[in-house]
Amino acid sequence: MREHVTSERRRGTVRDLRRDNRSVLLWSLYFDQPCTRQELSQATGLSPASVSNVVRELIEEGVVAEAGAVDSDGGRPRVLLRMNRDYGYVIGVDVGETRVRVELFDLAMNERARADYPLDPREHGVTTIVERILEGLSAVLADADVDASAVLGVGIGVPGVVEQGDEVLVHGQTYGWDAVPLERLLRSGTDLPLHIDNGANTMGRAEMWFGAGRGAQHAVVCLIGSGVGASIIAHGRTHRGSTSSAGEWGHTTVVVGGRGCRCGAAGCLEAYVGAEAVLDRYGRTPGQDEESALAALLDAAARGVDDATHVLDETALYLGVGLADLINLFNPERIILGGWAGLLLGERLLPAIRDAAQQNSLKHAFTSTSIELGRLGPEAVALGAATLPIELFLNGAPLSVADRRRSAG
Amino acid sequence: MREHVTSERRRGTVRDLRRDNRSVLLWSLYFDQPCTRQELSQATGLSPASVSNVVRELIEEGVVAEAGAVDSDGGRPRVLLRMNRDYGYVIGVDVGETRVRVELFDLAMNERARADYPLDPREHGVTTIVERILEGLSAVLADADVDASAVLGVGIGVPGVVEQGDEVLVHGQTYGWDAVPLERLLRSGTDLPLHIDNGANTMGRAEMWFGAGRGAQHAVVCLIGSGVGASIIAHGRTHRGSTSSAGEWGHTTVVVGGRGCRCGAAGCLEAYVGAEAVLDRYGRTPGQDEESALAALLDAAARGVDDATHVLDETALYLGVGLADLINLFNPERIILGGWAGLLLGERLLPAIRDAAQQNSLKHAFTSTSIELGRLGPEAVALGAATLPIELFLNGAPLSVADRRRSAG
DNA sequence: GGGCTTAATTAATGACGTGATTTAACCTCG
DNA sequence: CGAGGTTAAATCACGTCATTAATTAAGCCC
Repeated sequence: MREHVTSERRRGTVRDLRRDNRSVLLWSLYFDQPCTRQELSQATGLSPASVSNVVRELIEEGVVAEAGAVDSDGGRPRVLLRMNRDYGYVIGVDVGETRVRVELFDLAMNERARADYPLDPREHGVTTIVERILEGLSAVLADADVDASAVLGVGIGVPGVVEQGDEVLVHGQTYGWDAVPLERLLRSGTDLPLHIDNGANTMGRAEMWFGAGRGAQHAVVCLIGSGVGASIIAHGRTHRGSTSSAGEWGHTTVVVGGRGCRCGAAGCLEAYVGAEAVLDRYGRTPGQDEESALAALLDAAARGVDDATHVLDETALYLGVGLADLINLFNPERIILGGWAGLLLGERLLPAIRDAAQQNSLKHAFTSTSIELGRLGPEAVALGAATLPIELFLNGAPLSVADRRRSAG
Repeated sequence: MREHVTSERRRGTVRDLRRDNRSVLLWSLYFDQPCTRQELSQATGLSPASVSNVVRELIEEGVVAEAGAVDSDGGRPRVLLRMNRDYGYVIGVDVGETRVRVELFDLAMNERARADYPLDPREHGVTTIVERILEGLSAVLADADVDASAVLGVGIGVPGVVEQGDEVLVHGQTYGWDAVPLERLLRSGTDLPLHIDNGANTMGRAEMWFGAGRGAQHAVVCLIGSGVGASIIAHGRTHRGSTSSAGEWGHTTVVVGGRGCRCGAAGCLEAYVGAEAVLDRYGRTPGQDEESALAALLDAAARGVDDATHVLDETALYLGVGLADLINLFNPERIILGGWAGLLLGERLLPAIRDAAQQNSLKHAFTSTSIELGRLGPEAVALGAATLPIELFLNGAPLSVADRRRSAG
């Protein structure tokens, strides 16, 4: 049943129509730069006249700029259009388990400045994190010599469930955060528009916008690190569910009554294919540097060590089963395997994983799914977070307070 | 990334705007009859003037009718509006494993005629089914004395994956159908608009529109019969995935290397909680009347027979695990348990199932999910199928060929 | 440099939603 | 029973928008 509520609905006036048209035009241009008015007309279905009008407006605003022309063979040459990279900036924040990273991008997602703050593993207190983020915001703005009023927004990827609502709450299992009002806490130190989301989701966004997910409408981005998560994209949009906690693929059960998981349940996928679990099954004690330990395991298997091979074979099986579940339930056109451990494992095990997925999924759905590795690496959490304000901007969100100040001045 | 393609997009003209507004108004009215213009104005966010205009149009077309007025205490009384039930009719078809049922409804979903055709289990040939359906269409039209030109469309629920596309193809594992062009075959015998979908999905639609799912935006309708399926509803719309085969919950793996499933894989949920599997685990040979066999099992457990209790306890566990997976992945606000076996089992096991689901899902997501029994019974497949043309109608789809003929005459 | 070709803009038109205004419908109270 | 009051709904005037058709711009070619 279609939502026939007014809440999320943009009212049906002729002005909203314009905003929508402007928006589809911007989206089209953003992902297909540079391009001509004609191409935009074709891509959006708008008449050339309307494209002209909207583009003129956008140029006047400084959002779009002309950029040369294509050669013609006997006619007025088409003028190329592109986004004005410096119309505004966005900031992406990656709150990870070992560091806080703040990056400033222009509209074309070129990195303009970066600030890193390593975190003492024992020091995941909310205040510390908030301080680091605020510090990072000032730092990147100063570094790139960008005024705060030119920032469209700040996207923040955090580990844990992010409950969107009147007040954004973060439930971070890893940090022991319980209903932390992160937005409100940050609000004391900045006026910038804030967008907070799960790090797995922002990572997924990055792959969808710029990585292995480009062009897909239905996809699942699987993230395997120490733990396991996923970002589900349906109809091109992140599926968040009713309380924004969808995508907890890692705690899907693959063996009823199986290995214990840190979530308290048994037989979770994470208890088999998360890096911590893989190493545990290999007999390694936790707490070390998981990244090199996993590399060592892969190395051992490459050298033919039986134990290692066995663990990896099993890992491929469980992972394949987990992917098969996604295929059966969602019928995505693409599955992207990412996260530092996912990339490491996938590089070696992808064929075996694909096999296992095929064995455990229905033919029709499997055939129409491709399983690929992510292209961006785990660095992309901040990049993906920064796409949050970009999305709002392309959708024609009203300018931020800071922006209004600027356009008034 | 948002779809910025023109294909699915309704062009951005001012006329499309009107169609959209008309559509939200119709949806609002359809699910809240009777109601006044003022209420519609509030519900849709449209100005009273626009509501007046659109409603006048709808009344002129005969889609909507005035129906009395509410009492007033000193002012012009508000006029009540309702859909004109007899503006048009829809037909729902349930192609089941044991029968073909064809039902004709008016716009308010009152049944006006019905035709049943039992199927010889050995006779699931495509031609037979097509014949029965076509026969049924004529029969219900004759019975209800309705002219074909007044039929908005026919929805057909079939068991198996339905691949939407230029040519609708049905892959029916149960029937041994492989890429059957059902629509084309039916086309030889009727001009009515046809909408073919998986029976689980149509059943799910029925629950969402008129049953336990009313009002929910994110839900999963689980169907347990001999086999197991599900219909996933995200943002109020059935999630079909990239090739329309989403929702195959039954072949999700709950035990790697577990019981063999008829799909060829091992450890599928269906191999534990489908009626056939439950009976098998209870030591009953297949092929009998599963419905009474399952009832007998429940009866035995009620009398305290250990074997029976044990099988049911296990069933609740596996089912709960299966539901927990859905909760973790989708974070739905509601899960609805249906299908003949689901209802039978659920009636007795719901508390145990809820328990198991809680044990195996993350707290945040579980807390915001309610697990309920379906309200409509397995009879609702045809009803749900009939909502397919209703949806198109409410969305303002152009009139069918037959309708155009009518409105021209 | 005239004629041709194609791109982009402008003008004319029609449709729409909205707020303001008017008409309609009903009540209450004298 | 009719005037005044009250609320609903229809109508009007206006501004906005996208579209088509016509016009202008900007380059090619011989």
